[in-house]
Amino acid sequence: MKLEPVKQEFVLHFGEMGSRWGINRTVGQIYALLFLSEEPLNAEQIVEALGFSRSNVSMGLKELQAWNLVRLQHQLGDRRDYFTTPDDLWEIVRTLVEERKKREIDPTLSKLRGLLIAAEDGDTGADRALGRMRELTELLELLTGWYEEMNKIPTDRLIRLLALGSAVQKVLGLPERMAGSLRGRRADGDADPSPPARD
Amino acid sequence: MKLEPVKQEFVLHFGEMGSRWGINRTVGQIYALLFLSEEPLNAEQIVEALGFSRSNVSMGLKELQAWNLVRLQHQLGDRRDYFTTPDDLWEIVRTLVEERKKREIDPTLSKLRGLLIAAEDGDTGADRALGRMRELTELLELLTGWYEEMNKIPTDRLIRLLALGSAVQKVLGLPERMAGSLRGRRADGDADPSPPARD
DNA sequence: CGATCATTTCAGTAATTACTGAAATTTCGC
DNA sequence: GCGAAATTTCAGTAATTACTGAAATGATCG
Repeated sequence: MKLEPVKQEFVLHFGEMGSRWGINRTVGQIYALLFLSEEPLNAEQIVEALGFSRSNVSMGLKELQAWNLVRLQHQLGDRRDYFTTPDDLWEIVRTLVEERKKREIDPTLSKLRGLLIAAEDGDTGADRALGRMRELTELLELLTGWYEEMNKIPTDRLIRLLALGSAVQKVLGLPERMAGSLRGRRADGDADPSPPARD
Repeated sequence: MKLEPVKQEFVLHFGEMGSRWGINRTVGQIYALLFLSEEPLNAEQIVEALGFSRSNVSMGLKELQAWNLVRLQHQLGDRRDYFTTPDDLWEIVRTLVEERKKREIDPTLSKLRGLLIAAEDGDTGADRALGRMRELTELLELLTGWYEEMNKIPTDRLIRLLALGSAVQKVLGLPERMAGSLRGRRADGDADPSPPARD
């Protein structure tokens, strides 16, 4: 790997973190390299920079494409594939969150819904396990509904909202149950998300 | 595994999902079992229910404890360790987020800060790689700062905020730059999180 | 303290996942 | 269509991670 030391450390760090992020070393390093790169890179350049086999790079790029984390483009008069990451970091964050949700939450939510429907014959809720599964489903629905709503907000507004932090609720004076009038449609129908919740 | 079919499916699902969540099958199944269980379970009971070796269960429980996802308690006149998950699902979510942040974000943020300090000798920001690293650092700081703020909000309020979804910004009329007066202290000092952001 | 029960450690092995090189496939100019 | 360049596939192997059983350690009671 013949990179400037700072770049190199960054790339290696992303490689090591890869496993915690649910990707592998190769993929992490490739992504980091593309992220820092001045201009788009082709597979051969990645091989040179990182020292992986050509086929490994190919697989890594495929995985990054499956994650939507990488853009494919072409240069005039050159038929090789060149890859970049989006310039806009917020776009990257959105993609990351979306894809992780898709892989880590959605399947569980489907499974839970399926199980609950299957189990809901003559069940009055006495059983703890079913109760917990119902609770979990509601919680996941609330969170994914919230996520979908937030995801509609354009980036500049989102940034300002984030910068507000917890001041949001102070400003809104949220202590009183002001729900009714505001509570927009939730993404997904049934179950009321707000539990008894006595103040 | 001698569990009711619904429980069993839930447990198996958590096992399979384990790898996507950065834990392994054993740990996922143990957690799911405890999550559904009427009363606390000891290691032997887990072995019986799931069919793993005693030592594997021991390791799994240790990992769950490292994640703070499991509580240890004792019964009178019984010296074995019994384990539960918290009754409050929101507590679980908070733990999960906290621990993932600790493992997946914090190390990268430290690394980035270190690299930037090391690199910032006579650098005027012309270099793309450093610029991107700076951008990424700011973004992570904004996100973690926001997270720390949100984490202070008590659960009942948090639930109401989540139910509001994107209505929050409509209510606040956020389009105008209203920052100054509201922007509470950020958790972490230096770097101003709001980038140029021209409308 | 010594016996018993509970938990942990750890070296060995099994299972999974990552990586490679060679061969196959695709792409595209001629 | 043919050949050269680029990419992908895949079977084999390397590396990593998960799991087990046996032995060691720790805890509690008499």
